[in-house]
Amino acid sequence: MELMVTRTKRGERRADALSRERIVEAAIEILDAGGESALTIRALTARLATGTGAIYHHVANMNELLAAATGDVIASAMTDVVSVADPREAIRATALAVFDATDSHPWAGSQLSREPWQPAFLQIAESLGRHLQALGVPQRAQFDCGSALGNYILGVAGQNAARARLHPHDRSAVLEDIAARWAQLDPDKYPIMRQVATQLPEHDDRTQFLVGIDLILAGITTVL
Amino acid sequence: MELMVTRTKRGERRADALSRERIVEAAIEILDAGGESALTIRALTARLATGTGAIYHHVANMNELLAAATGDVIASAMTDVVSVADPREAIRATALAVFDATDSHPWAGSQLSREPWQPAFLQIAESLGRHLQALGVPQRAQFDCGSALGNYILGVAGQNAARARLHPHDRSAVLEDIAARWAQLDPDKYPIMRQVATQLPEHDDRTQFLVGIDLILAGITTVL
DNA sequence: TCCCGTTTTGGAGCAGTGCTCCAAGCGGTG
DNA sequence: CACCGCTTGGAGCACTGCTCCAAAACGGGA
Repeated sequence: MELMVTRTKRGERRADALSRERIVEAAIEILDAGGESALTIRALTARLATGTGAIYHHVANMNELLAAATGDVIASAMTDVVSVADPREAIRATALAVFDATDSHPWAGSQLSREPWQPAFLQIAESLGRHLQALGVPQRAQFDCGSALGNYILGVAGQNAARARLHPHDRSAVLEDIAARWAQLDPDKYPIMRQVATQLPEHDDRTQFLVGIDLILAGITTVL
Repeated sequence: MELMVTRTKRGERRADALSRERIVEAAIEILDAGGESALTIRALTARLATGTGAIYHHVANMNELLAAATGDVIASAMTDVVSVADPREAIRATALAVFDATDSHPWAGSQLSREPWQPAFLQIAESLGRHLQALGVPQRAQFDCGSALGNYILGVAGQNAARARLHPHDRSAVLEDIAARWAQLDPDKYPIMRQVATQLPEHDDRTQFLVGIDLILAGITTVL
């Protein structure tokens, strides 16, 4: 409270004054450009033209910074979900928002599945729970259903991150890559995976993700 | 081939001769005792009373070592799944095997969701696919259904790892911890999470996980 | 038996990481 | 003007994965 007052009173120290927001912003840019491994304190100090001490004065540690960056990305991805009225459609919209966010910011998917108790996941879970309730899921089952949806979404978010780690920029190359490996598996031990390998290159992750959501939703309707 | 012959010919170099298996074995012990962060090259050299060079002569790098350790743990967890006849029950058994493995070896859950194209996950996916086929899921839908189950399982595996990272040893403390945080959330923004917080401490992860599997299976039967 | 090429070993050292600590600078207040 | 607290930048520490190399251990051929 008082902090805000004094801060407003005294003008900017400088045009490029350091602040938590500016640091998080820079972190997101670095992460988007070079992936998780690119975000180092040194890279931050270089981009912001400052020292490590200045950064640690605004941010507790690396983990908090990653959590804040993820929170920002998820929050902005979830803004237009609230306008969806139909509960079933709202759940799909929530899931897709997370998918798209972790698809274009894979590092966020990684952080999301790594530390799910942080604000970013809270928002997702709250949205899922709210719409499950609207869907008419009984009180007792809401937790279980929300957990199923949430874990599935987190799982896919982690996969998006994993794929980006394997091939940072080429989205389709990784599928061909994995397909090639699976095609050479022992036919006796892995007949199914060899068959799946043929479908891998031409399948679309996003629609398959949505099929999974619909599968769970279909299961939920059976317990209504 | 020839390698095996010569290897069999010459006896053990020493009683405590270094080998890839012995290294992986030691790695698993370190990981189980101290979690992911405890496995360092230095810790390995100390436990095996050797140097870094010797280890890197048998193992390419840290990641490969982690993958091998995860492969071992998952493989041994999946051994008794094959005996289950009923496809629906076999899928539940596969899922539970992974859950239990990543519950007692959280680091394996982390690695599993981080690099899912490795042997460990292949085994899981193959088992799921095989039993989905036996269940009568049509060819076209097998991939989608397997993906849904797999992603859900990987998601929960990641959660098990996250929980262990938060509270390495006390399984129930983490739930009370999170519940306490969620109980203090803004009632206007997070009404559902506050209500879930009351159910959190007394819920059982394992059975909830299985409810999720059953939910997906119920959804799958609707598309049969 | 000895010798010599191959495999295996252990550790010094490098480049990089997150983070702490401190001396200096700045700006507002008395 | 002098002071004091917030802010800044960087030197330095403890740690990481990993490379490189000299030496030891080994075992087949002479």
